[in-house]
This record gives sequence, C-alpha cells and structure tokens, in this order.
Amino acid sequence: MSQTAQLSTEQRAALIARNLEEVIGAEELPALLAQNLPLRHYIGLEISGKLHLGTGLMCMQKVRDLQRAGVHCIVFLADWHTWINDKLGGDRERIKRVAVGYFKEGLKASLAALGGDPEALEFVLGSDLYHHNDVYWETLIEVSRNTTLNRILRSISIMGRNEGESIDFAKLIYPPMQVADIFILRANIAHGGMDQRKAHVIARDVAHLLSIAPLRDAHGKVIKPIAIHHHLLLGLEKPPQWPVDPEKLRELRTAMKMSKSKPRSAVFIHDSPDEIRAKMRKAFCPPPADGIAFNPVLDWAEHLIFRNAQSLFVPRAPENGGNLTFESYEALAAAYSEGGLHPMDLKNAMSEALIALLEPVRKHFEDRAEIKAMWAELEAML
RNA sequence: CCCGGGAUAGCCAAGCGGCCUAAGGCAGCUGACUGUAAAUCAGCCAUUCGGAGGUUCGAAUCCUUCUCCCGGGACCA
Repeated sequence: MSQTAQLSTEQRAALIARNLEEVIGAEELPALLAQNLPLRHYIGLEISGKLHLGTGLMCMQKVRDLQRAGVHCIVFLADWHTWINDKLGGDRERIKRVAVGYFKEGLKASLAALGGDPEALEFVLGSDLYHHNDVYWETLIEVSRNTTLNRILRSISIMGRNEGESIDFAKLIYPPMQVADIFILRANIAHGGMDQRKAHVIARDVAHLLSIAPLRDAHGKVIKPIAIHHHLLLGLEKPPQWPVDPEKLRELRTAMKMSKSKPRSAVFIHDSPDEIRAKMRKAFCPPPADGIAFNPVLDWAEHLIFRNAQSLFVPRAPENGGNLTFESYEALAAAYSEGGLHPMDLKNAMSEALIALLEPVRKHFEDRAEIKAMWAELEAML
C-alpha cells in the first residue's frame, strides 16, 4: 500500500486500464480515484474445469495491475452458476470443494507467479454470498424487473449456446444473478473477458434503477460499475473458415477463444513442460504469407509473454541462423512477418517461455500433496 | 395426467426383419508430406443400436414394459 500512495491518480488509472480490450466508463475512473474511495474489483468465475491460461494468467494479470493501483480485488467463485450451467456433474458439495480448493489454489498460485499478492486477494463463494441474504434476492428481482426477457435471451447466447437449442429456465436466471453479484459485492470495477460484456452492460444500465443496493461513490451519489474486459486468448486450433474474412475477424476471435472443452486449444496452468511442448508443436501457426491477423502462437506471445517478461529468447540451431532475442512484441511480429523467424522456432521459443512463466504454478501443484489431491478430485469429476 | 414424436459411437446421422460382427459426415488418433501447424493422402476409430422381457430359424429393425428427452394439450378452488 505504501507503494500505492506514491502513485498519482493518472498512474493508477493507467494501471487499471492498460492492456485491455476495452474499458466501459473509462471517463468515470479519474473522478472515482480522486475521491480516494476504497475501490473494489470483482471477477466472477464459474467453477467449470481445469484452469487454463485464459483464466489463470489473463485474469490474474489484470488483478495484479489492479492490486498495484490500490484496488481491492475479489474473485467470486460462482458455484451456483456452475450448477445452473450443468457443469461438473451438478454435485453441489463437490463443486464447492473444488471451488474453494482447486480454484482458489490455482488462482493464488497464478497471481503469485505474475507478481501479484495472493494474500490480499479476497475469495467469495457464491453459496456464502446468497445464504440468508435478503438483499441479494431482492436485488436479483430488481435487476430482473429492469431488464427484458429479450435482453436476457440475447445475453445467454454468449454462453456457448446455439440458436434454437432448448434450454432450461434456470439458464435465464444466470445473467441477472451475475448482475446482482456485482452490486451485492459492491464492485466498482466489474472485470471479465470480452465474453462478459453483455452482463456488465446490463449492470451499468440498471445501476441507476436500483433502490435496494445501488452502488454509491464517496458522496453518496449513485454510480455505475466500470466494466473492464481483457483480451480472450486464441485457442490453438485452426478456425473453421481459413483464411479468415477480415470483416468477421472480431467475432471469430471470440468464437475461437481458448476453451477447456477443447483440450487441444488450451494450455492449463499446471501442464507439464512436455505437455506444453506437445500442445505448442500441434498449434495452428500459419506462415507469414498468410498474414499475422489470426495466429494463436503470436497472440500468446503478445498477451502473455511480453506482458510479463522483458524479452523472448529464441533458441535456434546455427544452420537456421543461430539464437535470437526479441525485446518487444512489435519486433517479434515484424520479424515473423518478414519471414525472418520460422514458425517452428517461434513455437520452440514460446514453449520454453511459457514453461518458465508457469514454473512456480506447476511447483505449487506438484510439491504439496493436499493441493495435488484437489487437482485429482477435479480431474475425477470431468 | 393425456396425445404425438424420439432415444444408434464424443457429436450429427443412415438403416426400419436376414446382404448389419451397423453407411456416411464431423471430431479424434497414427503415419506420409512440409524445417511448425494447416491443407492433402493412407490407416485406425460401435461384436453393437436407452434398459428389461418376448415373437421369430433370424431383430437396431416387430410386440410388451420401464426409463429419459422433445412438442402440444389438460389441470389452474
């Protein structure tokens, strides 16, 4: 905190807003910071399987930034949302155990590896938040009263569902619950990947319509939560249409995000070095002639490696030109585009860089029997 | 509770009494080719058709029953 005290409002705002895909309500941020109000952040995570780099690193990278900016960070372990979405077999007691066991450990280890403070990170379990909490349920109804069915239907389509596919009614309760979570946790900053923007936008739209638990600033004025959305890492697979239509690039990137249900698309935070190398070797990595607009390996270099390391070292055999070091993503992308870096050398470099970045996380899971046991319990549920 | 439709591999899906130790597609796996992946080519991938009975020389295919899913209706003091 002493470090925070030395940061100017501008510096804090810059830390909060950096490396994001978008900040909704950016213009409200300086005023909020100037009030010296203790800021609260929230990111809600459904307990739905092994932690991949999108959750472990992309989310926690931002948490680290926020902590440095003096924001109190909260991970909301959404066990009810897991239940609603039929994940992990629906055994609620086990979901809870996995949430507070595996998920918490994995996220703390990831945050620590990225230079954040895991001890300062607050974890709130959905079940605990909802238990005997009238204000929560009242807010859920208030949010629902101020949202239309059409809007809810639109917002659930992002949960990986296809049009026309039949769903049970509980799925419709999911988005308003997510919105209520934000207000009941009194989060000034709602954080998630780009796939979370619909729920966050609803939260902002209803913010001024709530009477039970509105969000207020230091002067008691009702305010909207600021929504920050990080980049969704590309999965390592080839997209369905290739080459990609530049017009559709944005939606394709969302559709092609890393996913735990497509094991080839994702690297998990505790993958072994050999697993990481194998996945990288199989990754879709189009040659420079095809452009670099859609290249998962470069995407990871930009969003994971250069956000956490000064450089990327490329080990190369002498006959292929010898070793290389890149100091920035721009330099790397330029070299790749010009054909000065072979895809395989890029992959090798990325494998080793990721292995190094994840080394503390892997050790955390390997060294302690009880943590390994949590991981084993989760694997058994998949 | 009633009527109707359905249940075939991870997913989609053909077959509707013998040629089914079940077509095809997607996904996946292995190999070839590329100094990566992709693309392409070759190979592998359900002894079994939601469960249990029965009819028959013979059933995924017909009958009975149970379970589950979908659509609709009924109930609504």
